[in-house]
Amino acid sequence: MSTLTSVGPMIINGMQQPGQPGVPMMAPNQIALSAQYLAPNGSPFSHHMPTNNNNYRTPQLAMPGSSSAPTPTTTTTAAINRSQRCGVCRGCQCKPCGTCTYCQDSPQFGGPGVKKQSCIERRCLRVLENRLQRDAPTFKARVGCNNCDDCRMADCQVCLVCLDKRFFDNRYMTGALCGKKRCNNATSLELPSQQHQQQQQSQQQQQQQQQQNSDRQMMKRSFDATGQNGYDYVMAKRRGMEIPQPVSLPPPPPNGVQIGQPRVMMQGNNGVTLDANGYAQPPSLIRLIPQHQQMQPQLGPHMSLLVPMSSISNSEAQQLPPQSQPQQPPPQPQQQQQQMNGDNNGHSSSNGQTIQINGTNGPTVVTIPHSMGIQNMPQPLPQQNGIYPHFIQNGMINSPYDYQKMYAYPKYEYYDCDPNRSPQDPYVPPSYSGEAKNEIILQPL
DNA sequence: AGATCCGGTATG
DNA sequence: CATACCGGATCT
Repeated sequence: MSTLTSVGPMIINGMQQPGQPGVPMMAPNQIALSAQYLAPNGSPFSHHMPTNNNNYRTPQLAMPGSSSAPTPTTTTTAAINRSQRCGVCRGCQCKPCGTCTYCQDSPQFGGPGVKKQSCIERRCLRVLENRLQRDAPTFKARVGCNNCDDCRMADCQVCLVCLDKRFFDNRYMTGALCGKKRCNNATSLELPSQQHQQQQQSQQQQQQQQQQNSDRQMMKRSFDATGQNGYDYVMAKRRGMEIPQPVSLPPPPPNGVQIGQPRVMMQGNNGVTLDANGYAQPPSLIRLIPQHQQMQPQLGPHMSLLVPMSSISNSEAQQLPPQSQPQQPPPQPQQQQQQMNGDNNGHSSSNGQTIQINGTNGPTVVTIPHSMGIQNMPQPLPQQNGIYPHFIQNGMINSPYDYQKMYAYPKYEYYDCDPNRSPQDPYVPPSYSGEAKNEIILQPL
């Protein structure tokens, strides 16, 4: 168990290297690693903030439970505790700064590779959360008197307590005093045990799941019955608003879209896109790759590209063939190249992609089969509204970083039912606090 | 095999 | 206690 007076054991400062007395090992601007999460704007590193317009591949994207998460081969404590990078927070999306101690140490920048730590810009918030979950129950939390100079000081914004407060709504260290404050009248604070916390979390997750399932069923029922956007219906009901009147809409898309099938999407009347099962998709995730940007086909089997309905003109839509059979089996890898070269079970077009649209005035049904040649993701694809194009693979929305072996969040877990989500929002798992949602930017002090 | 880097531990 | 070091997991 690591000490909890700092975020972790990885601190950088001016400590000298053993055996090299008098030789400063650190640049003067190097900071406590934990400070990266909370530094003010305008730092010399801020220009590295996630442009995402780089070719740096985010390594170690697999999460426990994801299909690509390998099983540890040993049962060491380190192996059990080791967290995986989420791949979606802005730390993960940063490229290495090249200037911090760890970058300088890294072979990537010609270093010896002895420190073996990630760039201070690239710290993952999921890792932080894991650390909080693991370490908070043993943290020697204190409650300040709120009356002394120490207590009146601003929080350090660096310690674990402050990080918890900032990014996780004080979830793991509720009531704890900033770890840097030395209040003499502080009293110890009993944090919930890990077991208790896990129980609470489990309960919360269960409740959330039940709520989501209920909402989805309601959305689905609403849509099936009235044709109106079930998402609107649920949100309005939840907020005690007047239920919108049913509007005349084309029939809902077919049910039974299976994993690996082309996805069927619908545009709702509030801009929220529903799939055939009534699940909401934020419109910002949907993006068309212009034909001129499409290069070599790279989509693997069972992969589809999300495109914006708004980018498809009526004339384009009318030229497209009618809706395909949603039960069409996914292409085998060896069939894929042929399909990418133009044929798609008779639904070929001159550019080899097939898009089906059901109606152009109301909700639009669009199917993007695997054969649509994304044709090599441009290097990288340009952002649109701050969002990178994502892919669907095996029922998951996938990061654009690695579209062959992609890191993926379950689609519904992270993209459902967030009416306040702006297209500019980064992809932030919902466990992160709303306040921090737009601030998950790692900046040095 | 090499790169990345988490988390435990040694060290001053 | 702060921090440097490094085993080893997990990627390409």
